[in-house]
Amino acid sequence: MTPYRILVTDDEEDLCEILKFNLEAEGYIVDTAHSAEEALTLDLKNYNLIVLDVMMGEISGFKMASIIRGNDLLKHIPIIFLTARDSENDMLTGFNIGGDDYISKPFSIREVQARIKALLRRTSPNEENSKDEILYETLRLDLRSKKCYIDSCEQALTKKEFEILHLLLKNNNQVFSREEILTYVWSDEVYVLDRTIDVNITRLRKKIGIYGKCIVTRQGYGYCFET
Amino acid sequence: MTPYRILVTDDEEDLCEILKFNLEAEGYIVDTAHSAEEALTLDLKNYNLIVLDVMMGEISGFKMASIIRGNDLLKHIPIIFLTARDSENDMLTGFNIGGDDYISKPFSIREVQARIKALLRRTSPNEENSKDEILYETLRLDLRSKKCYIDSCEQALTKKEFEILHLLLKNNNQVFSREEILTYVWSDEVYVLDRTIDVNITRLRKKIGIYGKCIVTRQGYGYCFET
DNA sequence: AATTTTTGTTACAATAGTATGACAAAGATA
DNA sequence: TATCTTTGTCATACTATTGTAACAAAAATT
Repeated sequence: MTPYRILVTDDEEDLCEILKFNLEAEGYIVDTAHSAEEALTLDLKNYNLIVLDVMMGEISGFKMASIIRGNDLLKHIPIIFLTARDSENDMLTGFNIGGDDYISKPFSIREVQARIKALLRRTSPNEENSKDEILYETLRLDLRSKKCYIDSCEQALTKKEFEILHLLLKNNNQVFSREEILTYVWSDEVYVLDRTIDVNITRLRKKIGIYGKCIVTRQGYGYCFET
Repeated sequence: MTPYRILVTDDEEDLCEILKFNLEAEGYIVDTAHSAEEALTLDLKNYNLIVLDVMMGEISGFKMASIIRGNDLLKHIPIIFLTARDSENDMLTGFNIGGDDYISKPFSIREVQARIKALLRRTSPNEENSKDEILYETLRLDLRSKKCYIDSCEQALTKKEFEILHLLLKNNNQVFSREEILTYVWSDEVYVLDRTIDVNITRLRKKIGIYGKCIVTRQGYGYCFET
């Protein structure tokens, strides 16, 4: 079982360290950022949960949450707000933006731990991600073995091909730009031309036979798996 | 869309009524029970969320939560604890049993509403969240697939056409100057004549049939989608 | 009504976007 | 190391989309 990754974003460095220490003791992998700007340079899609201080430098925690909720690849990530102010309006704002929990300072570390655990129990592997396969007609993606089957016959896909298909199929009928596909399928450090995606799409289409037609090109937009 | 059903279990009848009243105002269907024993006579699997007072008669809220979590048919139902005691140990117990949230009395109704909403958003994902579309009579723009439908029939639009229509429809009855349309639809670096918009408007009007008439020219101002 | 301004339409050209084969580089495996 | 697989890049052909010019039509102005 791969451990949960948590991002803690707070301008108080001491607080970040305390949280990091205590959460790592629980078995999580914890990264910290001291401003929203810094956090946004990270590969947010890697995190299972994001802790956000409400009051931070230029970009507030609320603003950052809006950015996350506005991004299709990130919108599902649970967010917990931390705040020094104990105002009801603030709290309601936090929930309205799409926050999952809201904790006022000073808080007990144990409370934060408990709330994080409860939220992860809800959001991560248990229910939603426990889907270990994606089905569309006779096309089946086994997410555990990373294999693709058509009519129960395995169609060998390479890693990139599998991940592109996974992204498109999981969000069928949604158009993904080349840039989005790049951020999802390729790691951050690697820079490849977006034409590379065309080539991979071509290869993928060939391998999945009749379902190749389902991956449609939306000129000017990108690609989409249409059902 | 079938509404969410919530069960409120608390031995204070007044409190139950206040919660029932305010939650029903939000569109939920709310049942109340005044003891765990009473709650257990109900068909719990019908509820999308259960609110439990910790301190109640014979069977405590914690005990009842354990029963729910121990039943395969019920274990997925989100639970929010209410408590008069503001003790950290109690709270940790609540989360450990498998509670999803824990609210200390006295609480604000708005906070309870917000937390219930946030939890339901997580646990009972409705289609509404993923449905990004703009509707006007039988004209429908699907923003995820970037497709335009009239009477459920797709009308193929090019990217520019789609984006112009999107802008106008989203802000219907507002006039947009050619310059405004240019800044919204065209990227910054590109410089095109504003007559280009006329041409695109023409093409768009043709493609969207009867709705073509809704895109009206406001001479001297620009274009507007009138409803 | 005549003139000027603004907008609509068409046809065509220019451009941007895409598919694909071939090859090379990088990585994995034996 | 040798071999095979995966992946990225390039070159090229091809296509859809888009921009522009030219002119017609409509609206506004005189």
